[in-house]
Amino acid sequence: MSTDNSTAGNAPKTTNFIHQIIEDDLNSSNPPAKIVTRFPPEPNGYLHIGHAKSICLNFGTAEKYNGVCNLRFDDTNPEKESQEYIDAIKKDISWLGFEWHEEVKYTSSYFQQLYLWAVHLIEQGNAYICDLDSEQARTYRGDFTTPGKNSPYRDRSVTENLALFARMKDGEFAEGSCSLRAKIDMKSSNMNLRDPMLYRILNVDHHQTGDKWCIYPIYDFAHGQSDALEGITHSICTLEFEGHRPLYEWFIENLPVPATPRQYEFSRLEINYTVTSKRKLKQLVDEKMVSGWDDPRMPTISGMRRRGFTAAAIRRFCEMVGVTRSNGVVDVGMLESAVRDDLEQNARRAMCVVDPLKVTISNFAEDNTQMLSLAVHPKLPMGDRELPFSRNLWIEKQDFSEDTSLGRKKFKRLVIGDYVRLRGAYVIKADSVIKDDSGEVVEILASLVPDTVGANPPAEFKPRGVIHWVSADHAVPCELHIYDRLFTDAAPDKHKEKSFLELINPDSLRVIERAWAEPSLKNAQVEMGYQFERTGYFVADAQSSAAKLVFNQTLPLRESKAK
RNA sequence: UGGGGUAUCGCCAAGCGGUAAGGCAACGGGUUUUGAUCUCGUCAUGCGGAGGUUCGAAUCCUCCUACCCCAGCCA
Repeated sequence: MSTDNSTAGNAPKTTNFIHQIIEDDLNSSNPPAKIVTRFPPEPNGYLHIGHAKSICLNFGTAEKYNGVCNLRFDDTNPEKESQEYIDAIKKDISWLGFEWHEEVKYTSSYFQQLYLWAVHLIEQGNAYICDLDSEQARTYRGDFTTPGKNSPYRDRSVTENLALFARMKDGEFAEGSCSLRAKIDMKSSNMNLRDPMLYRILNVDHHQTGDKWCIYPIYDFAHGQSDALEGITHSICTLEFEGHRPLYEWFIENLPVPATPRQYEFSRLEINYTVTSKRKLKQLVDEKMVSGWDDPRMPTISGMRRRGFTAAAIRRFCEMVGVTRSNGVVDVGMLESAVRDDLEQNARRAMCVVDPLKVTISNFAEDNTQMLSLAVHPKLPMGDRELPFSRNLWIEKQDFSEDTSLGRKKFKRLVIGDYVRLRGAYVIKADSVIKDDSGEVVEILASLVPDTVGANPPAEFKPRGVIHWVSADHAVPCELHIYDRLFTDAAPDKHKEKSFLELINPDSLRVIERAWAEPSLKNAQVEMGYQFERTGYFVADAQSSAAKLVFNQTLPLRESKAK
């Protein structure tokens, strides 16, 4: 065993204010027996990079403190949810490398208990059936500066409320005709406490419970109690729920729940040049601006996976950005850096010529093929790959210039009369060019310097640089998808006058129909990442096959000026 | 506008009264059969602003300012 890749190590080494709280709890006089967290997605869309941060925080925290983390689908709004999303979310979490505790949980499996607790609230005089419609309710609610007014239905008797709630549950009322509300304080400065709604009527089937219910609990009434039922110790959510915390606690205090979870908030992840909002991502999909939720340009986990980002890189990125309560926008370059860092260390190497220019090696026999052996990885013991060398080669058009005045440091590639190293093969010299009628160079006639495979030539033949190549007689054709950021604007969804849809980068996808890959690339498996040397990181697309190779560019190689 | 939050380098972020970590980016040098990687170095007399307490303040107090969240029968 040699020192090899070390992207492993799942438990985060980082710390943050949530960890500090947990450590304080653990060191308190009444420490929790076990830390229990949960990741609670609503199955109404695919997971994105922002969710990845939450997943890493929740699962990572549980792991760090030898606790467990539940996966619970917060499925209280059947109108927008579906099984497709549930399946995709489970796959993404597993792919990221996390395992949820026990079986998958669903808020919908607590509907009966939640219903009983609603009855309990009514019995205690803490909830009532309100016949105000949504518009009227809004008027009664008041606004930031105006206190709300009590609903005219606020003082119905317990008996009447109980009867009404039962009939509500039995489907006797039309959608929107009435709702169950908590009786708290219509004058509270916290709008969430102005008699918030607990249950609404929704005459739709639920993906998990079918037609069993026609009343569904609202988030506030479901979330905290579900946490309590699962024995969650630390319920970690994003900042916009901060104002809901008093309500979260009100339910925990006023209901005979089996545990007392606490809610903590952190700021959500934002990245420039993209959007991280399920609603907006869904819009991109619905309006066909991208090929789907897993389009490689999407900041979704499935999109990034198809793009060639690795789970380790995404996890590393989440560690890099940290967890705080201050809003910020992370530079997408940080994500890219994490991806390059992982791929540099772990991706197999190969050569692929994107924009081919023919090179004929005049002093190499037409019928000869020389097999060369190249390391799959320059530093890791990942074995070798066989590479055929012949008289007819493809090199990159960009790697040749007719301008012989270019300095050797300025242009480390091929020019007439000078030498260049063909990566893993010979040093060659460009002797002359052949042009077509329009004056464009269509072929280079070159000669190789003997005995320079794996050996440096005498000083007078010192190559200007190293370029990649493939044998035209053996190369396999492939299609390349070159991606650029989806938006031209750093903050596409922050414009008052303009929709983010108008700021889509028209060049975010460039298709190169025919590039030439070295033969070993025929074995590329879906999701297998490569570094095409001197070009970038690529991954075999989900639709790639031996019959038609398709690679997605994950990211180009970093480039230091002068090129 | 009432309430709740947040302000430390271009970006993210440590710091928890003892004299500003780290990462990303950027900029210089070295190595290199990938202009990649690697490596060495530079990068906040300053912590939103103004006062104050203290021997000493990014950290405590006061007053400002900016930005974010809340007025869904969404989560």
